[in-house]
Amino acid sequence: MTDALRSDGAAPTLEDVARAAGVSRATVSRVVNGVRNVDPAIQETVRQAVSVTGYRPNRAARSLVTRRTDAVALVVSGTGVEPAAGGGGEAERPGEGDAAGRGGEGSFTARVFADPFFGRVVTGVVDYLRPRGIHPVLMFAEASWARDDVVSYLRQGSADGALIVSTHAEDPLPALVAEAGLPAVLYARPARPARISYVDLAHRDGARLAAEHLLARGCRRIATISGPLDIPAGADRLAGFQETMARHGHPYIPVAEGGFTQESGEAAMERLLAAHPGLDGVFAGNDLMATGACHVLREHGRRVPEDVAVVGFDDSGVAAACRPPLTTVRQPVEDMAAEMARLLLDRLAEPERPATSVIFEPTLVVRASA
Amino acid sequence: MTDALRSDGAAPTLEDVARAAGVSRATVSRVVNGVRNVDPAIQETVRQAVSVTGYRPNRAARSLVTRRTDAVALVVSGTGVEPAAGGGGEAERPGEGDAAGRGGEGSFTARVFADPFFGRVVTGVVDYLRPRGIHPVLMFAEASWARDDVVSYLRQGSADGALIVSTHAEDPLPALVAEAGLPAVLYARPARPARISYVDLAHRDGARLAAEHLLARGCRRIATISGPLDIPAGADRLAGFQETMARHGHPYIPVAEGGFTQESGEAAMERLLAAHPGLDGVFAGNDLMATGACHVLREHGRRVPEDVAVVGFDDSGVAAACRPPLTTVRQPVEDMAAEMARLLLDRLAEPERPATSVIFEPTLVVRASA
DNA sequence: GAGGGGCGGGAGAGCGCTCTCCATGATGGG
DNA sequence: CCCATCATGGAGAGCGCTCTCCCGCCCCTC
Repeated sequence: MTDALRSDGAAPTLEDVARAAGVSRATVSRVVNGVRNVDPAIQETVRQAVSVTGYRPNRAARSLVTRRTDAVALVVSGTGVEPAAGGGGEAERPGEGDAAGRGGEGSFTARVFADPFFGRVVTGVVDYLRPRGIHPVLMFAEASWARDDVVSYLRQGSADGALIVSTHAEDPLPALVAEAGLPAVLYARPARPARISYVDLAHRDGARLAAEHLLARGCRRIATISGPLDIPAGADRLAGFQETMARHGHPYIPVAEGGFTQESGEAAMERLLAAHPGLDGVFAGNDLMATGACHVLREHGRRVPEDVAVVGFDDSGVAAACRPPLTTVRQPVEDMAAEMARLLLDRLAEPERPATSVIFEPTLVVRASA
Repeated sequence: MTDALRSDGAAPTLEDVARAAGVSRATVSRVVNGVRNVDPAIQETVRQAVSVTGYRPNRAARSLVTRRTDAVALVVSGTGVEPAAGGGGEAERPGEGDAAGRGGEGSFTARVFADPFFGRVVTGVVDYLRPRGIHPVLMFAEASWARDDVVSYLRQGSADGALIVSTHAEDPLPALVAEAGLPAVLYARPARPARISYVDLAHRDGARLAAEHLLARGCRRIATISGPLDIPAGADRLAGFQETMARHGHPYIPVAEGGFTQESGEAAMERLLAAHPGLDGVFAGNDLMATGACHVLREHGRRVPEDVAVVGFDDSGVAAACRPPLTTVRQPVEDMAAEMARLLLDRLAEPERPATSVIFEPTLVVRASA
């Protein structure tokens, strides 16, 4: 009962079902899409015919007339994973030949997934979209040609809209998409205000939580490992931390800039320790760097949290998994990603709806490291 | 020059470009697709018209006639992430209401991405597909309804084929897809042979490498933390390990079954240590469990590798990141995923091509833990 | 019992593209 | 110089679906 009954091997079409049910194409379409009233008896006949023929509506044909694809692009733009060192970015090229692709070690995509953050975004998005019958198409936009791909893809009508995870402040994609009037929602506030919805985290508040916790714990010689300062999340967390520390009488805080990776956290911790061997508290801009910091501290004979307290940021999987489990500022990534998807779907349903933003509040998750 | 020149706001069509260039639709199509000879002068005129109008071919319309979407489904099927405990699986339901989605903590997708493995698969696939203009659509098939979704999606012609990461032996998806004659390639050998290509790793060889390394290092009281035994990768690695150990005079090896997660690795290590306090070597079925084992060993006062040597499997990101860095058996996931994509594209190009399989050889990566 | 409204089904016009077929003009060989 | 051959552009038929009309019928009301 799953096989097509057509003489040729082709997939059954509406026409075939209509013939089998003895009704018109329009009626079958109405039954399949559950639109308008159709006589229950006929409905039943049609459903029978559908299952007998094994009919599946052809998505391209449907999209052609409805102008809907029920697909959204899930775009990772800019990196936020690599050290800020590079600055310019835009390194990669199209990579056409057979030599390209393969061994992703250093590729943009590899770096993206090295951070548990993106997995969480995907999880949140997929979990929201799936029950609604929308499929995510994965795209990456780390360079100019890739951004053009994304815009083309959207303008071709291959997807109804885009969910863009854009971390770098100078990322041109949000502006490109906004100008083209394409439906999109960002993760993280765009550098320049644009007519585009976004979700974001109150990074400063999160950093405040970390600072207050460290202070309340009795730490007095506190340093911080910041994320890349060209990434708003990195800069904001640092600013929020400094602000709060200053308000509590610590106007100067040693800072080492990291790149949101564990290795960069290790390197930053080394630098901090060399310059300030007596520190007793560290706030890291994310959990990966906090983990690196813990490793280095332990290697230098410091116990965490007894000698040095460490607070991370994100509450990603590694936070609970590492030893000691990390006290960290939780960023509800899955919820934020789901909200991003919700905003996009709302926008798709009502194109005239004005752009909005939703800012999530971080919370402190106290574990063993501080 | 990016804006449409149509009076209405609609996107420019072939027709518009044809009119602008003073040629027929067919000619524009030929130029756009680079098919057949077209007078260079006319070609130029057409290109001008294309850029003036900002024309983008409508993908749905094109797909409708070519029967190609230039999209492939990237499917994660069954889990392989959760403990084997459950057995049956099939837990989740459709989750329709607004309550569903959200806070992915325990969702299938969340568990999938908790393992760095899937990020590597995505990386390999994307890096191969991207330069070829193919887009991956992310899908999950952890339950019956979700598998039907996948099959429907493919039969609707929404994607040209599927790349299926299927870990569980009893996963019905490979068979479903094979029966339906849908183009697909698997990651991991299907439980029942089917007319379907796949890539896999020589798990037993990898386990042999681990065993020999441990033995060569002088370990004599060796235990192993296996992956879930209902997952071929888990069972094969265990079998390969036991085989090699037996061949070297160790017919009995303590085994604790884990679930490929760090926590399960910790629990397994606790059990092993309780039963065999004197052990001096551990082979874990993957890096996550190896990491968990290291933590537990350290908590029990054992130094790694001085007191107990630990070998992992996979060489995922965590292997290099944890302390001590893990000696592990490398599974070239990115290469394997890329190969999977290559096989699918080959099959798409030549539908009659017989199913093939490619088995990759693991290698030992020696770091500090053993 | 007649008229009007509403409900339910059918016909058919596209959606934007590709591709086959045909027409036309140029080319070349006998 | 004529005709077969080739090269190149145009016309038009769909691909499978949705959706707007339109029409017929039933029921309700006066």
